Formats: sequence, structure tokens, C-alpha cells
Amino acid sequence: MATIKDVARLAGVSVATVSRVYNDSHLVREDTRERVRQVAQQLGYSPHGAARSLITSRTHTIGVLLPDLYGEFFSEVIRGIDLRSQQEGFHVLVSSARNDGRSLESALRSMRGRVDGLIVMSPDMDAGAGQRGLPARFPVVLLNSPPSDSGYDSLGVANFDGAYAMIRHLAGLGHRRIAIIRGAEQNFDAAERLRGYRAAVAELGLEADAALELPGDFSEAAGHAAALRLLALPRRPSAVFASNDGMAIGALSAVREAGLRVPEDLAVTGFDDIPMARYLDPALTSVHVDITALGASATDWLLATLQGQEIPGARREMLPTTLIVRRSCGAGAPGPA
Amino acid sequence: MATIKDVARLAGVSVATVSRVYNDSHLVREDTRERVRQVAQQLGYSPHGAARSLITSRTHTIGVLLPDLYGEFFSEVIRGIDLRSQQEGFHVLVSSARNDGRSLESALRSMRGRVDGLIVMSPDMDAGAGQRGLPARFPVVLLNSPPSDSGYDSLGVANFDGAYAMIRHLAGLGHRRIAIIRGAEQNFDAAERLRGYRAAVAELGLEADAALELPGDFSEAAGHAAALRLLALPRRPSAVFASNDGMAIGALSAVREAGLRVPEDLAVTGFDDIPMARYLDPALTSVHVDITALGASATDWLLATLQGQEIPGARREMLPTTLIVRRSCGAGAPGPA
DNA sequence: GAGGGGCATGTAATCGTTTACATTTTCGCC
DNA sequence: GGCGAAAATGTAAACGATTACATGCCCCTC
Repeated sequence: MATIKDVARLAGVSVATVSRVYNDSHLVREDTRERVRQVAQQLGYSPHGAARSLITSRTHTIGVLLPDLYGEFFSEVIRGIDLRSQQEGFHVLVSSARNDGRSLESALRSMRGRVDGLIVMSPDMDAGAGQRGLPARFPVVLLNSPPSDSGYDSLGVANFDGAYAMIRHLAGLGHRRIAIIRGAEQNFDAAERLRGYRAAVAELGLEADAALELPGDFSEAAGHAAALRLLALPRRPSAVFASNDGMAIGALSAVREAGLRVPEDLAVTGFDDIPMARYLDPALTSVHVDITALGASATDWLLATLQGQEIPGARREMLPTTLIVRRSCGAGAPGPA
Repeated sequence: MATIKDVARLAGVSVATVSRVYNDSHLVREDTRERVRQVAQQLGYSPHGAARSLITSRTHTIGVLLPDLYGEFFSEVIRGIDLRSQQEGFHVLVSSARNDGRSLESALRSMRGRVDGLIVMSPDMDAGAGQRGLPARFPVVLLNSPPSDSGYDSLGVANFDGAYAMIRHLAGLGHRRIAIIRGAEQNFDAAERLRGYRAAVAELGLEADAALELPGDFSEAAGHAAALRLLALPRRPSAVFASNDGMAIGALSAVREAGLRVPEDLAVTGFDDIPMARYLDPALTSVHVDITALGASATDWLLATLQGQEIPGARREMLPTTLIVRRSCGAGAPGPA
């Protein structure tokens, strides 16, 4: 691989000049610049990233730490991050790590000197676990994390509001006995959705019953299992709110297998509004979350911090959600929409 | 941030010794090693990646270049790559780039000195476009790419076989007039699936009819539109093979809206077997592809090349697929499986 | 024609490591 | 106790860039 020296020699200039050409300093005469570019082209030269970042102490890379890389959600987040990063000429270094302190910490260490800042998704309820080992005063944006006094920027989804709105909608359709399929234990998003559910149940005077709160883990299988349990209940609910669309899909198939109809026998709704929700049968009523925007915003925040435009740690924001009404809840949505 | 010098000074040793501790050379006395570790811990020191890779000329990072980061497919590939990379202590730098030579080339340039090797997904039929600008003799594994004499390792999916098997299965169920919803223009996977379809149609003596080959682009919407066109045909086919599951889902919803039944009025099948396929109504018959394995294998190949265990460029392999029969094709699958 | 102000370019220190080579320490053995 | 080999440590030169500072040059002005 050609280095800056090779280019300099062949172009008959000093390395400083070559460097200037690549950092487009205006201090290079046009013909010199042209000659250098030519030689570089011919040699297939391009600046060595590591060398560059060693001296400038900027890597032009942001690190993304996710608990897992599975599923629609993560691919959307990454997409949002990549989109914005690329616009600003930044690279994206991804890594998944179970958020126990240890593997997270080692992931962090090994990113030292490779990234300018981090986007960390640590949805674990135990705030400390996800954040210990983060170097102090390092630019970090937390995603979907419980509130903490960590002093990091934090961005998430208005889970509480979204869940509340969904339950209110169902109540508006006349449902009084509404079940919830909960998300993963210890998951902050799941906890917030549950809180929204409970608040709505209480405030709207719906039937409160511990038997209506079923455990789940965000998987289709869990939704399937939970729905079966619901259907077996002595007093069956008329509607069920699954904490994400994956579980709602599992629930739909369970109801179908039981020979019952959605929404007539049981209304089913979800959360996330994944692209496929509208194509299900019946089309799934869900809470829309713009995940790509979440990733993009996180990136914006991080880049702003990197460029010193923002004081880090000052912000905590929840992206608003929108209720998408389709047929699965029994509302009069005119066909799949 | 503490550097190796700080650690050395505070531990009363030379930088070389500290370095040795971190590269676990056996040439350090146990008590010295312990002292160094202690000081490092206390200072929060960890080696600076850029500096390290500058001198060793190894980054312990593999670059992943994808045409887009959208959807299930990519998230699975990345997951496979990340899984294996992490096991081997490698990082993953992802980037999406439309595979026109230009943006690809710039993506490549900016990765120079940041990655040890590349996994490039360039499904574009124009082989050159996706591969121009790749530095010669750089470790590269191509994903889902058309054959070329580029001299790079190439890994893909047995699209032809998968499609052929699907059509044969449908023919076995008695279908004689089978349509296909094609994938994106210029996409190699799509082309192979089409080729498999045509080969099966010809060899099995099914009805060949240009009107049965509908354009598509892998999106749900395209599947929806194509199905509507099929239903409007004077002589309607009895089955349709969508080139991916997303389009199959769109087709399912279109048939439903038309007030017809799957599979009785029209059998529908897909390709990819995304996790949700089994939860659709009716459960979708599809060609299973282990995408995570694809990513993992690509990573294995690349790492093997990096460690000099393999001569690069020698291999081209197509991962086998398996036919998953469910209800949407009309076969007697006992309920959703 | 001397002086001076820009502009274009060159020189060399620097970033934080690794590692070949040089040097010191340790230790077994006679 | 002295010798020498082996083990432990230190010294300093890389790696490939950026950039403060020095220098040279051209041209203008008086």
C-alpha cells in the first residue's frame, strides 16, 4: 500500500503538501494540487485511517452498542444511525453485548481509540449495569434506558403514552376487560408499557385483574403461549394488548388456531407498528414508533456533542408515538390501511 | 486518557514492559505483571486502538458493505457476522452504499487503514460495478454476487435450486399454471430465482406464459400490486411463487381483499422463510435460507484468509436451502407448523 | 533596489503503540 | 564466589499521518 511519502516523492513535493491536498487546505497551488491528485490516483493511495486518527485524535467513527442484533427493531435503529452518520462522513462500528457489566465493559475497552463517541442501548432496568465502565466524560447517548443520574444524554420512546393511548382507544370501543402481554422482564420499555396500561386501566375505571397481566419476552412464541392462556381463562377478556407486534402476531395465530375470530371474539393490538403489521389478517392495530428516527436523532445528538455544539448530559427526550388503528381492534377501519 | 507512558511511569517500569503485559508475553515476572495491571486499572488505561493498528498494521476489524440496511435480511446477515467476529475478537464496521461504483469506491477508500478485510454484498448483476475500486490483493468475501473473474471468494444462496424445488413442489400438488412475482431488476438473487422457476416450468412441462412473470422489487407493496394483476388475468393461475416473503405477504393481503381464499383460489408461496412466515394466515410455504449462517460463513472465510490459512479467491459456494411446506400452498400441512 | 507582506512549500516534532536489540538481573553450578 | 545462560527489563526506531514553525519566493511599493 502506498503511503503519503510515496506520493510526495513521486509528485516531487513534501509530505506536508500532500497532506494539505487531502485536508483541502487552500494553501496549495492549483497545479500542485492537481499533480498530487494525479500521482495519488495512479498509486491508488488513500490516507491511512489509523495514522490519521492517532495524530488528530478523532476517528470519525461512532460506536454502537446493542444488547442484541436480532430483529426488525435493531436493523431499523442501525439504519437510522448509518444514514445520518454517512451524511456527516462518520463510520459506524457496531457491537452487540449482553448488557451485563462485564461483556459491556470489555466491548467498551476494545473500542477505546476507535470511536469518537458511543450510542448505547441499555434497556435493562438496572441502570448501573449498562453504564458502568463507560469512560467518564466520554460522549455517550443512551437509547431506551431507564432514567439515571449518569449524566448522559438519553433518548427513548414515549412508551407510557403509547400504551395509555392504546388502552384508551380500546376502552373507547367499549372494552372493559383488557389483558396485556408483557414484554421481557427487566426491560425498561416493557416496564413503561405496562405502567401505561395500568395507569389507563385505573384512570378509566376498567377491570383490574392480575390474571390479565401475562408474562412475555417479545417473541412470537411468547405471544402465542400467552394468548392460549388468555383463551383458557374462566372469564375471558374481550381485548388483549401485546407489548410488541411480534407477540401480537403470535397471539393472532393462537386465536385462529383456537377457531376463534379477531376482533369479534378477541381484539388484538400491538406496539411498534412493524412494516408488516398492515399486511396481517386482520391488519394489526398498533402504536407506531419511528425507529429509524430514533437512531437518527441519537446520531444527531452525538455528533452535535462531538462538535461541541451541545453540552452533553443535559437532555432526556421521549419520541412521541402515534396510534395506528386497523382492523384487529375491531374499530371501523375501512379495510386494511 | 491515560497512555502507556503514564502507566509505565506510575508502575516504575518501561513502556515495553507494560506493552508486554497487554500482549501477554510470558517474558514478564508475575509480580511485575500484577503491579502493571493494578496501575492500569487505577488509571482506567486501555490500549489505544489506532496506535496499535498503526504499528501492527492489523485493525482487528472487518468491514461490511451492504447495499442497504433495510429489513430482516440485513439484520440477520449482520447478526451472523457480529456473532462470529466477536468470538474471534474482531470488530465490525458497517456501511451501506448504493453499489454504483462511486459511492462504493468512496466507502472503500474511507475504510482504508480501518479494516483488515471486507465482506461486500453486491447483488447487482453488473459485477464490475460492485467490485471496481476494491484494492487489489485485499481480503474480500463477496456475498450474493454474480459469478465474476474478480478473484474474490464468493458466498451465496442456492437460489436456483430453491426456486426449482418450490415449483416442483407446486407441480406435485397438481398446479400446471404457476405465476412468479419477480425480484428487483438487476438483482442477482432475483435473476437466479427466476431462472430456477423457468427451468422447472420447462422441464416439468408446465404452462409457460410471459403473462405469468410479473415484475416486482421485493417490497410488500409490489407483491400486493402483482397479485391484483394476476387476479385480473383472463386465465388466472392457480398458484403464485413470490420471489421473497415480503412480496408473498403483500400478495396474501391482496387475495384476501379481493374476497378470495388462499390456497383454494390461489396458492401463494415465498422465499426466505422469515420468522414471521409461520404466523401468517395461512402460514406461508417458503424456501428456508439460513441468513445468519450466511453471515457467519462469510466471516469464517474472511478470518481464515486473514490468518493466512486459506488461499483467497479459490472458493465459490452456494448455501443450500430447504423447502418449508405450510398451508399457503395447499399441501396438507397439519395446521401451522 | 531594498524592504516587506503574502503565499506556497518544506522540516521536523508528535500522536500511542510494538518490537528488535541492548542491557541488566537472576540463578544454578562448579 | 565467579561464570554463563536464561530470564526480565529497558532503549529507541519504527508505523503514517498532521501541523506549528521556518523558509523561500514573488511581487509590489517607495
